[in-house]
Amino acid sequence: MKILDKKSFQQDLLDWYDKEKRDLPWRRETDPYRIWVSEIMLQQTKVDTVIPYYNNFMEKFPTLQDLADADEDKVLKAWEGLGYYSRARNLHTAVKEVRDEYKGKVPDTEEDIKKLQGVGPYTAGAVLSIAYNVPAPAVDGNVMRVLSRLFTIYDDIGKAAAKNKFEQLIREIIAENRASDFNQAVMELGAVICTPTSPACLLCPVQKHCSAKEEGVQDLLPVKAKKKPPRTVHLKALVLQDENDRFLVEKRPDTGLLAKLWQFPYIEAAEETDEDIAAFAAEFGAAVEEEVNYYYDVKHVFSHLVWEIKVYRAEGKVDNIGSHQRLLTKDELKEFTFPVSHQKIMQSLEEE
DNA sequence: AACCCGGGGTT
DNA sequence: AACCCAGGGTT
Repeated sequence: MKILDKKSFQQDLLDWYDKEKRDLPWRRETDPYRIWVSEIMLQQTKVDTVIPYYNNFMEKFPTLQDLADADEDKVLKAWEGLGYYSRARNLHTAVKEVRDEYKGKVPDTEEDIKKLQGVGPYTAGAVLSIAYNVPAPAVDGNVMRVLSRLFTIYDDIGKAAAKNKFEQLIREIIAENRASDFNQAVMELGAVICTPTSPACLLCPVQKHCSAKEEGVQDLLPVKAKKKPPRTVHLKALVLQDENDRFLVEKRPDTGLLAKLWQFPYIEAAEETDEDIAAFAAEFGAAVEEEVNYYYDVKHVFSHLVWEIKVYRAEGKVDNIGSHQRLLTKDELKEFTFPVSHQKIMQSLEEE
């Protein structure tokens, strides 16, 4: 392995970052709350996807106080389509904690900030370094990829032990007085140069420091165990329209998949027959039983799950709905938060 | 340590 | 179709 010339590496990396860094909305901010929101949104999510959500979120919740005081449903609505909705619920919980227990000031110590809901090792380090210039490691997938190549580390980056090793490495090589820029520079490098496939080594500002490039093994790193393929679940969803052109929807449970989001009612059933969905529709009102018609299919791929949804339409009088269910007009549907899979179902209503 | 939890982009 | 993810919580 190459021995890293730390000072030279830091200078090459930071010089490149100073010159080439992308102009991103949260890089124009110093408010720790805003840095925090951006880091939560950026978990498992690309910059280009996050930007419009971030801008909209800041318009709706400009300060920590605004977010803390907001209704959870409004927060979820601002997160609609971004995925991993526990991020939004945890952020909301944590922001209220900061309002009530820290006088509205985002904690600036590792000990306190890690206590906040949804703030793990990565986000703690990211907020501390970027907002407060604290030399704490912020190790995400990008950083692990860059370091695994820089030092030819063949550990499986999916393992917890590997992450600890990378955090320790960052503590050794971080530019103490420029922690914010250093951490962002490593992530930026991973995002635009040291990419997962076909890294742009010829454009890399720290190529001369890189062990993987010297040995020609950059395409073999990082090492990562393959994930299991997602399992498929067959659903039949019911778009039930009452005599006042309102649609039956329901709120999902408080925990688990897509918690607290709204959806069209569905049953889990793979059979080709329509009897089960007709019986399901009949539960909501005697008048709808004979009008259940197969409409079309929606397929939605999650990271760990595939939904194959057969969508059925029915009309009639709806007089037996539960407390978690509502009848909403087309306009009212827009105010509620739906997972993308059910937005696809809703979209078809516009194409009539 | 293994599993759960979304969604979109790239190749 | 297979691959990639700017992670954290729960069990």
